[in-house]
Amino acid sequence: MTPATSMMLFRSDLRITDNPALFDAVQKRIPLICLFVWDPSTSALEQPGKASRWWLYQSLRQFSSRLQTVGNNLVVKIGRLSEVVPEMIQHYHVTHVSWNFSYEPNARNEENLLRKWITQHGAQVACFNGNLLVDPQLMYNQKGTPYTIFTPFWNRLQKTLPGSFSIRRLNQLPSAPPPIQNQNPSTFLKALAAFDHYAGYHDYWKPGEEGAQASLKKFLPHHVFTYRSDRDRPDMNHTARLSPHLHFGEISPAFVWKTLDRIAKKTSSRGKTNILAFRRQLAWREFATHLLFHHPNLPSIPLKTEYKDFPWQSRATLLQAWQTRQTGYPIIDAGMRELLKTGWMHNRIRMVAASFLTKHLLLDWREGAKWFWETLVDADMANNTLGWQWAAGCGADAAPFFRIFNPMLQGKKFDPEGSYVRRWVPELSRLDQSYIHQPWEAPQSMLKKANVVLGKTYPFPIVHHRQAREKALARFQQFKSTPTIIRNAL
DNA sequence: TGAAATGTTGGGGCG
DNA sequence: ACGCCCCAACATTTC
Repeated sequence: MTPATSMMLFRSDLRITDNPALFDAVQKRIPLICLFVWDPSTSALEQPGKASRWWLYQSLRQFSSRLQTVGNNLVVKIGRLSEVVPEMIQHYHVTHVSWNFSYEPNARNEENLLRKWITQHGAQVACFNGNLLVDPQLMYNQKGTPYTIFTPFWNRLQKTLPGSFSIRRLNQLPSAPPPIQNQNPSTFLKALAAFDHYAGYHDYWKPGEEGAQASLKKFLPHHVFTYRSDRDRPDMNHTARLSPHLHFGEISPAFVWKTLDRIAKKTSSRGKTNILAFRRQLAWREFATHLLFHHPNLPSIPLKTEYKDFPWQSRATLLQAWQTRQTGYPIIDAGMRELLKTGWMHNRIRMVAASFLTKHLLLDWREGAKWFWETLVDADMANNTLGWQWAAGCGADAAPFFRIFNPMLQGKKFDPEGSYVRRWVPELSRLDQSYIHQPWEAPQSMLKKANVVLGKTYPFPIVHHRQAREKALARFQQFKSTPTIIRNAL
């Protein structure tokens, strides 16, 4: 009879350090199968976009060789989790399965089905929270309901978190059962090679656990101490750039938090304030995931349900202009260009671009979310949904609808010299900084000197800022003053 | 994790 | 010396 085997099911936790489920699986001290399942049948909404599939493929390759250095092999299978895993369990006589919870709705359903199957078939299951600072089921407000406002959530989180997490490291894993040991790992990965559509991301990213640690190390010694103000500056490169690493679980938020503890001990109060500002961002990620956990429909239905009937426009040409960086507003086009080229966009510009899509263009926030989902290497259902609903004014703790970003002012404030625009919209690179965020207002002579021909080398604005703003406000007013009953009858 | 409109204040120029 | 206006700077309100 085959000897008993344990299984570690990797989900969004492609790391060895501080991986509670893996630590648990290793404790069994029996042969260990490390499995990753790619489920192409998952609902369209949860199917990763192009950019994140690129990342996933790279990350799995890295992880595969990393597992080999600690004495195991990564097995990659394609199919439904609740079908593939039972087959493996029976085939290899698996007696114990561990994984870290997912929080996306479809992934959760699959995990629940699987868990039921395993217990029914007499094997053990152990699930852990490995991807959040606090399990969503352990954080409720005084009324006993989930938080929907960030600030109280944040206050509570700071009080709840223990001063230190215990970070578990592993140097050696039990080996895989012989039939797996003897297979070439690349045969497992070959199935995923279709995702390897190189798009130039390699210049900007190093997927995998090692890359994640490197990003953190680069950020911590200095940029964290100016984070509070610099984080809003797209022209600087002072953010941590951890988002894709965190999304795929190449580094755990607990590890980051704990590392910050160490640094915070030896710094001034100003340093501590900056560290707190960074932690606050981790808390937004946490908040988003908790919300999605409690509201699985969130990607399609706004948290402020009254907005579900808001009359968004459907204008393909406007959407396309936004997607292809042809809005005529340099700060937005720069952001959209950064997104296409690197698979990432600075958060401040994400907000400006999202505000522009939902308010200036009056397009459905779900259209914007869909595009980000496809093009971001850090595309994360919870974060993406929260961000877009926030911008559209229909989400948790959202900006009120009438809060409309002025692209010129945002540019002036956060890209004062225009170097971000110059970097990503080279057509404008020779334009004086006084007009770089509003080229249509520049005198002819200056445009000529900068080699800019509006409407030719760079588009005119697709909408007039003031008019678009007023139109959005009017539409919102009208929406608010029309009773639901009448809206439904229309 | 706004912006614009509107209101208030205070200093300086100037008759 | 005084009142008046201008306007920048700041505060408040409104969308």
